[in-house]
Amino acid sequence: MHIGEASRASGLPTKTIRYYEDIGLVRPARRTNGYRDFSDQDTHKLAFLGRSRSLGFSIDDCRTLLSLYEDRDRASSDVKAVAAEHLERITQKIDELQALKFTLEKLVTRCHGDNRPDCPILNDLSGRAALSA
Amino acid sequence: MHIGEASRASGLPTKTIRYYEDIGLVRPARRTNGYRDFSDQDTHKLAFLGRSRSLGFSIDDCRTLLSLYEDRDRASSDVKAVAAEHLERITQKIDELQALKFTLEKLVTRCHGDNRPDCPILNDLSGRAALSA
DNA sequence: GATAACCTTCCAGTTAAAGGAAGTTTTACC
DNA sequence: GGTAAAACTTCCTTTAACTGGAAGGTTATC
Repeated sequence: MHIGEASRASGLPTKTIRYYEDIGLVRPARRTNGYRDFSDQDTHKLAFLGRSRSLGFSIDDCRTLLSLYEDRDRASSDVKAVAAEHLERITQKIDELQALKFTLEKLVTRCHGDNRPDCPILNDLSGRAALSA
Repeated sequence: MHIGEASRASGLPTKTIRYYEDIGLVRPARRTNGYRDFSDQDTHKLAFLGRSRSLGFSIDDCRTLLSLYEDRDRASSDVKAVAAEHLERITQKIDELQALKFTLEKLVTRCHGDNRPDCPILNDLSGRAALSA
């Protein structure tokens, strides 16, 4: 099938599909006119990539997952390791963001937000006041 | 002062400081030999930028905050608006990541992670199984 | 034969810097 | 005065994962 059809089947933009071919994630056949010709397996792979990416796996992770997916003999522990590592990164990111959120909430709450120019947020950013108070 | 000194005073790498000059966030004076010459106000501004960035404000946010910071007459509500918007983005990001975490945790838990090739994670990514179960 | 829809490649831009090359200036030391 | 090291300069490239657009070829329809 053409790239447009593969796009509809996989849910990925054509731009993204071409990019994935560029970096070697898929290798669709070519017709004599130069058009890409996607098999069902190709679009299946694209959908796999789409789902993996939407779960936040990096392209590098996706490459690994895809090769594991295509290796009928791999141990499930290999896959689990990739996912567990990703999970840890996510957990860490959440922790960071929550700390940020806590700090910002404090600042925003303390700012009266009216027409007066005095602002605790800027005071804090400028280093003139400690946040701890 | 020289860029090295400004770097130590502000906590930003010299590369970052030059970059910030490039994009117009600071405009240090120049000596006759071409070296940048930072005033205390410049380094103060750099430190302001460092703190803002470390709170996750984008460069564009920083540009706004900096101009608000330098405008002695601005209303604190203007600043609060920028911070509140940022806070909302952070909250949203946290929500997204927590949803991801939930999904991934489910997958990882369900994968037995041994030497057998069958793996619920890949099954899910391939679209062959619903996660809901 | 014209037009639209689809396809192709290639180049530039996005974020926020970091890394490195090549060359100049200043500083330190003998 | 010589020289070596440190600090400075500009410019170019790379990162992640695409997205947008230009310029042009192909196919289907009217």
